[in-house]
Amino acid sequence: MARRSDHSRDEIHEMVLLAAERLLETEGAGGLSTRKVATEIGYTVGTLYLVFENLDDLVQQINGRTLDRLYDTLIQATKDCADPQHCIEAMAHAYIEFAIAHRKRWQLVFEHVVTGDAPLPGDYQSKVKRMFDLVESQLNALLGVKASLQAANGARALWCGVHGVCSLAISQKLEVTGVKSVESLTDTLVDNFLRGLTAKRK
Amino acid sequence: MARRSDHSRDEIHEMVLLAAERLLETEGAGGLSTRKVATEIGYTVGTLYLVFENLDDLVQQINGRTLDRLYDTLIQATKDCADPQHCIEAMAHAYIEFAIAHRKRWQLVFEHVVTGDAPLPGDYQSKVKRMFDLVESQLNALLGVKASLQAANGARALWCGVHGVCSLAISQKLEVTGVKSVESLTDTLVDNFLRGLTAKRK
DNA sequence: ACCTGAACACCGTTCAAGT
DNA sequence: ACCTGAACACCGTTCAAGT
Repeated sequence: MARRSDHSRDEIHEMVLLAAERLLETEGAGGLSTRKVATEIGYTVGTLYLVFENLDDLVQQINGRTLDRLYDTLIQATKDCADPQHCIEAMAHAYIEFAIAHRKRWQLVFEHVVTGDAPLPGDYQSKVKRMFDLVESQLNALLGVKASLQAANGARALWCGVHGVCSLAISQKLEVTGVKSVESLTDTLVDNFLRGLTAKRK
Repeated sequence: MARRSDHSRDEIHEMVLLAAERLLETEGAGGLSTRKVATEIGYTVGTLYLVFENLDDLVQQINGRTLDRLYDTLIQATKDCADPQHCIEAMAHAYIEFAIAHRKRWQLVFEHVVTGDAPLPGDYQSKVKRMFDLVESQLNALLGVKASLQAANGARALWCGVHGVCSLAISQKLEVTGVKSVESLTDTLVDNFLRGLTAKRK
């Protein structure tokens, strides 16, 4: 059945990504394999290697898409809020909601082990940076223009914190510690941090 | 070569754990396999299943040991500090130092996917809780006895935050965002959070 | 040129059989 | 009783061979 040319290279590329994402959603990261994906799209394993470098490359591209979706979600969250403080709270909640709704996709992004030799691709890096910039611009609005350096560091520290809440909530290591709700925990972190940050300026 | 009885069950148990930890340290989580561990200790794969339920069980026990070490490190960090604020800062730095020094071990604890059917074993849960309690008692000292509920939530929120800094630092997704140093980032998070928390009480 | 499918070197897990 | 080792059902990756 060689030389089929039923699909273009780009079509196969997209078919693989869609099938892989479906597999990820249903079976989790452990169930994601080149052989299953190949079967799912009706091609042989070898074909995947014409379109992707290897499984790592495929995972990286799925993660790129996940970061795009996450970014869109955060943008949406800032649309319905008045002041910077509420915008940041809304983004934090949106971040955690997204992670819970797309648990396995989100886990794949952050569980993915970076192999020492090859750094993350450039567009992947910019996708991460873009997210931090979103928080930074809100902090800038909150603190005023003169404190831009503080906003830059603050945005990173705060967003790392939100990520930590999210990370422990998803890994189910939080329930044990008697947390009432992830939402209130997030608010505790964000509100106290912001109060501390604004108090500093006086 | 059957029926050797060179080692007791407990001895084999410990040999497996040590060999697995060595493999983890050198090759990372990906290089950890039952077959390699078996070869390393001079037994066949089947023998591992006399002592461990499966690979997941083995990983869980390694993680339990890692949490023990982490706890000891945090306890040590509180020995050389005067007031609660400095104790918390010291613990946060110790947490991150530990994660960087034992990168692969630490990653295995938090990347390990919890399979939905079986919850974490009880002693594993208590190991996690113990850590949060350590932070909580410092916050209690800082806030006074009347604010114990605030301390409980605050400890969880703050430690999730520290965990987030650690998590993103280890996964090398932070360097991209222009953070000067992980230490100063941690201080930014902890100091602003604590300032916000104490300001609230006035 | 496009795709196959067999091969290679790995996995986790089980369990009849050997001593 | 203790341990083996072969078997089963999986992996990722490569590449000569077929159309």
